[in-house]
Amino acid sequence: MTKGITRELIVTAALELLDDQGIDGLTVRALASRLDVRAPALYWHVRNKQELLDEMATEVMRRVTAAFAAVQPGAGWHDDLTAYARVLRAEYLRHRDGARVFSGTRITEPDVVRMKEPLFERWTASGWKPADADDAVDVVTAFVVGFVIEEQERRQAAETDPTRYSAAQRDAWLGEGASLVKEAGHLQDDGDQRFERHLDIVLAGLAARLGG
Amino acid sequence: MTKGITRELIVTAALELLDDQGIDGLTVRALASRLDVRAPALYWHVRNKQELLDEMATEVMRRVTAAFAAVQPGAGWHDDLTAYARVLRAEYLRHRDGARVFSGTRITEPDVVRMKEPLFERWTASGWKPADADDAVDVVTAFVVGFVIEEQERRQAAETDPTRYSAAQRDAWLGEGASLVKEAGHLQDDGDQRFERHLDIVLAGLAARLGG
DNA sequence: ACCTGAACACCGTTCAAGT
DNA sequence: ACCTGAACACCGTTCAAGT
Repeated sequence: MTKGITRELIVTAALELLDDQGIDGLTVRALASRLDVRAPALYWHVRNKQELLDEMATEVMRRVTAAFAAVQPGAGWHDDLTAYARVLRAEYLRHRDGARVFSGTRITEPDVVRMKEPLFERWTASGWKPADADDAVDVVTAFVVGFVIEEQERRQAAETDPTRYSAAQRDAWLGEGASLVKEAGHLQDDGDQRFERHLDIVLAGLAARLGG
Repeated sequence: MTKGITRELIVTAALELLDDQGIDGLTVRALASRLDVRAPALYWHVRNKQELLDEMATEVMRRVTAAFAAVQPGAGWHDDLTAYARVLRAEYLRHRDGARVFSGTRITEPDVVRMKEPLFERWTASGWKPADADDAVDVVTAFVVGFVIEEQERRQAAETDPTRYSAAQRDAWLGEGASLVKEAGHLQDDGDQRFERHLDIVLAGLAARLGG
């Protein structure tokens, strides 16, 4: 009962391995070793490494769905999309290079796509067309993906090369002039505040164009 | 004179190889073969493969800068950011997996960052603070990155598996119910129209929050 | 200064063979 | 049904040696 590996165990272990070792350390052999089997054993459960990556992405999206479902239903599309954006970012941030690795990968689970239905129902009831609802979700998703890719890259670069993102170092690197760019760089904040501010801009655009 | 390889020749050939063979085909040996040398020769010009990828990303961003500089200066931030978004998307689309491969990679060229200065000068002259200008560029960049990642993934999936994105196939895959999700899927357009519509939403948000 | 040949440690994947 | 041992073709990278 407790022995033998399953698809789910493999995917879970793969996500842990990604977080521990990074994308380059996510090798079939290392994953097998973590599961106490030899590499070829994995091929009984998974067609190839690409399928494993797809499964990992689907699992992450399942967690997004679950985390989102656990949130109180909001008063309208604005609340709903705010919660969705925060949950999506949080799940991406949970994994090393999460946004880059898991964005745009095909969802192998219909339920993850079907979760949009209750949202669409509520939003269309309050005046949006289905096409509007679709645009709204996709614009917010695109923004979150792009934001977190940049965010994780910056965070990672700060670890490997701490001087890189120090204000003084950046100014020197930029050379003479570019005073406004430097000033903006000094003011630039990181993390949640910045995310909320940028998300607010995107949602304001949805309100302006689709009504709300 | 005509013999011997240079950093620039390597980067150019690497971009071509990426487009021809995809990211998995972009190997040091294949690249060397394309340049008529053996693999170790590249290590005289480039520290390692990661540095090559950084150089490729920088080159793409240089082309974004150049293409953007060739555009007529707009009447204000709205025109400027529209042109920037279109140019960024166009350069990403030019390369296989361009958005995924080149987004979030560190820019090794100060000039590419310094190009923001004239924009910031004009925008602050019309009322934005430097921090606003920075937010605006970053929100638009995040949106474009996320949009094109999804766009290229969809395009690629459509090539390998044409049934995947057909309406009927998708409906069957989704199963019973989810009628609004299906309806939205049927209406969903691709490409430029969709990009312009979504970009318009983001810019409307900037206008609403930062003034315009 | 610039490039090659040979080698190293390591990949993803296949497959006959084991239980 | 599920896993292993051995093997294959291929990686990125190093380095002594060539010119």
